[in-house]
Amino acid sequence: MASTPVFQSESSPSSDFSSFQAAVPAFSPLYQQIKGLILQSLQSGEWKPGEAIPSEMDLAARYRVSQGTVRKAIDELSTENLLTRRQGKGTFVTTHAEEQVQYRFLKLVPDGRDMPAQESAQRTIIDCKRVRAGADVSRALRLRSGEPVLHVRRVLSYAGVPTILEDLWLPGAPFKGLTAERLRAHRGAMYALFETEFGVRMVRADEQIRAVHPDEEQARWLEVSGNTPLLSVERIAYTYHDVPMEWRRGLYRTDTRHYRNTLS
Amino acid sequence: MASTPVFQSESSPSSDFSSFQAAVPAFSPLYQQIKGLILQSLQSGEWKPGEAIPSEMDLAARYRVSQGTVRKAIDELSTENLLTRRQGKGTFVTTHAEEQVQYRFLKLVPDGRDMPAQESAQRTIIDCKRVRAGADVSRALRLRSGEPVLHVRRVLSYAGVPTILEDLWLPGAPFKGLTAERLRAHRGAMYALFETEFGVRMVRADEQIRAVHPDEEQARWLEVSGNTPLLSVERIAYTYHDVPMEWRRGLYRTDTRHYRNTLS
DNA sequence: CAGTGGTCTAGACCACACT
DNA sequence: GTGTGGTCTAGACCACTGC
Repeated sequence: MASTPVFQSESSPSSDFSSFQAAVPAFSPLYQQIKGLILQSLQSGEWKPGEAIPSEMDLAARYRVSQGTVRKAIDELSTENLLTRRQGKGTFVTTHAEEQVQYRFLKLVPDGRDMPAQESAQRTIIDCKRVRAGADVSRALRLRSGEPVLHVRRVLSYAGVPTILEDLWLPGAPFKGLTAERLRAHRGAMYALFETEFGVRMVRADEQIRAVHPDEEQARWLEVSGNTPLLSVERIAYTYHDVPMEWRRGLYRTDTRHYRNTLS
Repeated sequence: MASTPVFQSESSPSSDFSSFQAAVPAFSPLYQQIKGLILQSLQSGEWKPGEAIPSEMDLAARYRVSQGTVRKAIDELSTENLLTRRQGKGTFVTTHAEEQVQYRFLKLVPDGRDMPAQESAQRTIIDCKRVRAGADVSRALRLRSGEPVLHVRRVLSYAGVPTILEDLWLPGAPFKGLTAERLRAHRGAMYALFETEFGVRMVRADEQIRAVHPDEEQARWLEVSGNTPLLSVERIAYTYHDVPMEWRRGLYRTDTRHYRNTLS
């Protein structure tokens, strides 16, 4: 029972130069602090993906705040998809396994229907080898150039049609021991394997999308001509605290599918 | 002072066949009802884009609920970008005019820098004419095939480089009187003009993205070869209550820019 | 200074899931 | 029934804005 003291900011001594200071908030609501403490417990693995966290009342007692304050903290973590509330059951750590959609971050959907049962993809691991980080990889993963990374290449096919060719790079240290065999043996999403086998939870990702032509080898894997326009989807996936843990480049065929996005 | 009665669901009489009934919620929280009432006032134009709505206390009195309930309703409308809260000032109807980013729904950003000051685009209205809705347009806008719609074509250029070619279709009735001249005369985002001149607020949009080659005419406007891969971005923009009010197809050059998206 | 949204509390009650 | 999250209330106080 970690009785964690929570600090409420006292009156902040303001200097005569206050108008010159950077616009530093210098005020953190209680629920934000609670949110930070919950985040710590998530990161430390005290509560694991798929598990329930303590009830709101328990957390309120633990942090010595009211239930409403805990609630607001959980609310934000819930809208950020770090936690999942289930009425009557509890609040759970969001996981990439046991998910309704098999690939939470994959936005390529079949043309026509709106959001149907996604037919499952056949996965083919082409390669998984240790390499040294090049310029772009090291920049994306915030490593030094030349540090060891894992490079995975795979193809996703739908109904026998190769549709997605993905190259992905992972920092070597957290993913020590990852091999093509383990990737092939695993059923389910790759991010689920990262969670269970390596304790790495992908929490957020940024994507950059362009239209490109494939090179010769890419064209072979996707069984298209070198003149076929394809989506290039570059993704940096982050774990807690915005630490990048994967750099990925996908080539998507969009002859029978499209990348779907909602703006608001 | 519209004293609006708010209904709290009484005990719902359950039938012996309840297990066979569709999973109808049959329970609407108070704050959801308040949210609906606020939405009505927004739609009816009682509060116009950019204006402040009544304070939380005033709304609480008007709807005869507590401030906290109004707050929760506004919270949701705020996360949906229909309202914008400004501490100390009030809650305002979100508008496409007077916005920090000139184009709220445009996700094409320059390569390299992360989120810099977006240099402004030069807009060239190519055409604006009345046509009859074809199959795809009528489906997207939920009109009957052959109904009159407006077709606008324009080019956006950055630093003199034509980068985006857009075709957009608008339902004829709400946009009666829209001409190329009015489009050309207007400074600022097109959606801002739609708000001020036609009372149509775009609230949400869905996009479908593919990689394509341009046809000859498109290639000329974008000053690229017919063999250049381009992003095709089809968008349906909705006003209140998910009513579609625009169908748009953009062709994006992605040689120095990319479509950016965040997943979570 | 008054008025606004933002935070925090405490307590009551409701809807849902499991047992 | 018990325990969970979900709703609703009432009141206090804090932070920000503008007069």
